[in-house]
Amino acid sequence: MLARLAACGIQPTPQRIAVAEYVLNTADHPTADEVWIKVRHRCPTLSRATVYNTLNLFTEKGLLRAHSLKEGVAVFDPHVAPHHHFIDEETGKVFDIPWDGVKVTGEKSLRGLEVREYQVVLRGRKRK
Amino acid sequence: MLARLAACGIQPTPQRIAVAEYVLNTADHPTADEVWIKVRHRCPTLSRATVYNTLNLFTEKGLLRAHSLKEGVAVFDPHVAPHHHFIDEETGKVFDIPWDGVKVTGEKSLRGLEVREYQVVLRGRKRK
DNA sequence: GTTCGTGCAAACGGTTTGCAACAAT
DNA sequence: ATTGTTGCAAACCGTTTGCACGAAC
Repeated sequence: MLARLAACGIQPTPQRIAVAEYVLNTADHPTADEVWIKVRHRCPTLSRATVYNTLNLFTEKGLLRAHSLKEGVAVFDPHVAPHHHFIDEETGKVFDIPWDGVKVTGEKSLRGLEVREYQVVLRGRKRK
Repeated sequence: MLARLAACGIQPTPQRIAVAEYVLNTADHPTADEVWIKVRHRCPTLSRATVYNTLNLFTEKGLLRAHSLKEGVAVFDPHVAPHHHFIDEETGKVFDIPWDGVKVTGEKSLRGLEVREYQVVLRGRKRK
């Protein structure tokens, strides 16, 4: 973990390490506040501002991606390779769909548009 | 326009008519504030609160759909039938992609997920 | 005169920022 | 000493809400 931060030119402070240990290893798609709540246990001095700063730093450095999948909040995802998302409409939870889980065709034929990236956003119900 | 509002059980006030005439006939995907700025010219007494109330009302009644395609703001789209979206990364502008513009396959084979709707969100550059 | 819609301003929730204290080099 | 990071609080921005006024039935 220290090595990963160092590789991105991120100075490893205790707060950043604590945030990294949670957010780089979760499939929860947490919001910034959820990160704060989760990590505060292990690092009681952690402030909200530092969480936001850290998440933005990680995003700039390519360790995370921020997605606007819910109204009004950003969710963070350590899964930075291309993939799709499923949102459970009952719980609001976000799930990753592997790139090969669905197939998109025809995006290269869109006239006048240079598509750099795309993703499918699916909504529905997750069966228990 | 009056007929459309009436058909949805919406009492046609001057403010609502002014908002409707713009937002139900645009391909701009405006934010609430952009609606306010655009419509204020024709209806100077229009307040921000009424714009938000009206857009939410129209959305409840199915005249509009709200999308979270940009960080932190909702954009409104009178195109309520299923379609996809392209976001110009330079300008932030949102463009509709017709449903048949790209094809998605395999979404019915996702185990454990009842997909109710989906859309492709594409990002890139629009050629001039 | 009750109901509904409006405008204003205040409140709200997520996020950013200014700043003083502090740690590390 | 300089540089960079933190915590706190205040500011900020998009949005919602409380409330009193006003229009329509």
